[in-house]
Amino acid sequence: MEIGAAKNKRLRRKPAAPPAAGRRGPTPPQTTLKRIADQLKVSMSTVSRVLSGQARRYRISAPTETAVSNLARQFNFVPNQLARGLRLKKTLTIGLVIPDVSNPFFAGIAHQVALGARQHGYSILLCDSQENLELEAQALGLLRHRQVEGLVLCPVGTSAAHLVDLVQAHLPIVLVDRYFPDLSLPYVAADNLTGAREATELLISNGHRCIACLQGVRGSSPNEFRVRGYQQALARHRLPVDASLLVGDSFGEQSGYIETKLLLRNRKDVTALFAFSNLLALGALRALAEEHRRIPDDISIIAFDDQPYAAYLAAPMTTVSQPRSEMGDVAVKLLFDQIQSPEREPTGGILLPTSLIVRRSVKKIK
Amino acid sequence: MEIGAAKNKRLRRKPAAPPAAGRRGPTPPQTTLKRIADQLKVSMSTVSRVLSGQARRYRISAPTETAVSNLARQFNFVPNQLARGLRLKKTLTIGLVIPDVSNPFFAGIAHQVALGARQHGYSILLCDSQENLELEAQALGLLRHRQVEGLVLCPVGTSAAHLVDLVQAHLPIVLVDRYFPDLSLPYVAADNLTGAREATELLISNGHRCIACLQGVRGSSPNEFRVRGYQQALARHRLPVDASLLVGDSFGEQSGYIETKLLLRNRKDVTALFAFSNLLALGALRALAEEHRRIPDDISIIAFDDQPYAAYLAAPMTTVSQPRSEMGDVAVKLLFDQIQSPEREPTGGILLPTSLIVRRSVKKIK
DNA sequence: AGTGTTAGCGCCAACGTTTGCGCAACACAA
DNA sequence: TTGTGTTGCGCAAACGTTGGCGCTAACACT
Repeated sequence: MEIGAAKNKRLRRKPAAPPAAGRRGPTPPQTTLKRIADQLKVSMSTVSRVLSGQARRYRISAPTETAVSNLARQFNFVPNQLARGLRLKKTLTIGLVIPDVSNPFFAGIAHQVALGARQHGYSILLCDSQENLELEAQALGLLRHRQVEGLVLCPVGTSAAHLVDLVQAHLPIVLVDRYFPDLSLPYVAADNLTGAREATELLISNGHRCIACLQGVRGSSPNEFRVRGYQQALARHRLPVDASLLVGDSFGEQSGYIETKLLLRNRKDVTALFAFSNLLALGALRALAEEHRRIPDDISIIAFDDQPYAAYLAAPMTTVSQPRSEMGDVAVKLLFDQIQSPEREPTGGILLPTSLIVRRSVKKIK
Repeated sequence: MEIGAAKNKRLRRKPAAPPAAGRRGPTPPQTTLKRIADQLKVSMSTVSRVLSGQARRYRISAPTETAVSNLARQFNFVPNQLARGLRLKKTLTIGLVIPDVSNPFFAGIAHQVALGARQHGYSILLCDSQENLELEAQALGLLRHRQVEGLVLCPVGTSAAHLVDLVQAHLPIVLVDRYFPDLSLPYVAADNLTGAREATELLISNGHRCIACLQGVRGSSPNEFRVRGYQQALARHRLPVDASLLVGDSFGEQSGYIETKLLLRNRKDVTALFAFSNLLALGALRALAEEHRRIPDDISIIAFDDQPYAAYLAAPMTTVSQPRSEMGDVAVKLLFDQIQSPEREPTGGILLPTSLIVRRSVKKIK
């Protein structure tokens, strides 16, 4: 008896009318291969093959082909990529994890990654980790659930513990900007060391001896290399390295503001500021304005990461420009390299040159 | 206990070891419900129910539950969201289509949308339409294939033809920034009319009579409303409207540069510039610098869309600030409102107030 | 008439999950 | 013994696609 009931239930089928757009039904049932197939009295396979452009390969006759594609168009058929992905084990999706999309630096990278992905026919799942390690880890988990085929990650922190799962699962990954020297993951970053060294040397050659650094997050690779570059420059010129000139530990605007304020109060001997990010520079600008210090007369400044507006500032700012777009570009290349040939051992890292853009925020002193 | 025995038995037949990371196999087969179920001699249903936190509801015994969740952890089980989405007809994904992520304005919106989506447990598929209508249309198609449950769209153009399919399919949509007054789609935008009027009035009250507008793409709603605001202000003060003062037709930097150059050459009577976007302002700045015009002494300028650096420019720029984050925020709200109650007729549009930030790029004349 | 070839398509089993039913098995009261 | 609950779980059917395999005609050769 129950069996009979079940059977009936199973047999209950909809009369499958074409999705007449007349009524505003709750949800117009999706057009599927099956619906088209039934309508045309052919099999789903046939429909599938026509609609995936395989008609030729499977020798579907011209009449059938046109019939199918016409009906598909008429029904406004949209293949379900979930089903497709499930069957094919291919999602054509990559994950992009970024600390803050609204930061122009990361936005630039994101932009380029988006373009590159599209060119390869891939879509992007975007996650904003808000400079927060935990959110980043969550995002990575989420992306795995969603079967992304690859990952472009701008890690927020200094820890890579949450990455081991992923690399064990052989998920193609590319790190951008920040990376982990001890983890042999492919990465692309700016040549922070050279960039910072050149910037510092510019300062030194302009007579500056007491140069403060507005750091970003300590332990992160960009920060460490920039510090090292700074120190190398000092060393080359036999200048002492004063650890107390290395202040701050976030790339954010707040930090730039506060640390500059502090510096202005406590270290009257500082003649130049080296801001390790555009946000830090912005904070410094704010502090400087508040304290009525003029650039470059009262204090010189160089910032990492160029900005469009840098040239039109009250004191056009000398900056270390990073090739954002190229970074995004290379990241995509490295990623698809891995995706397309998974057997090959992933490449090492790539360092892209920075360029020092000299404007007028550095004063020659002495 | 029985479970343990079963396990042993099972293991003797098929030594399916946990995904030992010892070897670098071609692709470690994904851990699935089935694998766990087989190993434990229970059914997939049970595993599914435990792993989706439904153990209680289905009265799974405590031993079974812990056994399942332990093994899942051990195997590093990751549920396949494609399969899940297919079954549940729920992808927990929304699409975000943006003309250019690297534009700070859109980046700000994207950022906020990303946050909002995450809070609702949704992921974002990001598409960059590159200010190109065709790419935008492609992106929309793609997102449909991928069964997104909703769409946040910053349309590039003035045409909405490619949207009709989507609204017919009852796909929840929110338009941001640019919208189509004749299409009754929910949108959120800045109150461009008022913003532009206020800006223009500031100019007028400072004695300016010949004010040129650097327009964005004509026919787009922000542009049209800004023009209208500009004209309203002129009208209120009984000033003539000179159509030849409305130049350009792109929001890009190039356009700002070129049109400013032209203006400088052909219209010596212009005393003030009203740039309809930050990029346009940037272009104007470049042109002005090249021509050695000083702001505000030689020419005044106001720009739509505030920038962090605006305050520190050679001439701190007076701007019409748009509440980017709030726009993103509201967009998400409107979208999830639709997603969560599909029966309700979508809301109309929401206009967010702009604020005029007066700095020093406007000179009092006469 | 018998055999081979080819064109044109259908069958069916996946892919990994979820869930409505329903079935044993046991407990306990009557 | 029968009846009535409860506990704990399994069956199997979806969800929409795809592709290997194989089937049936029809036609072409001997």
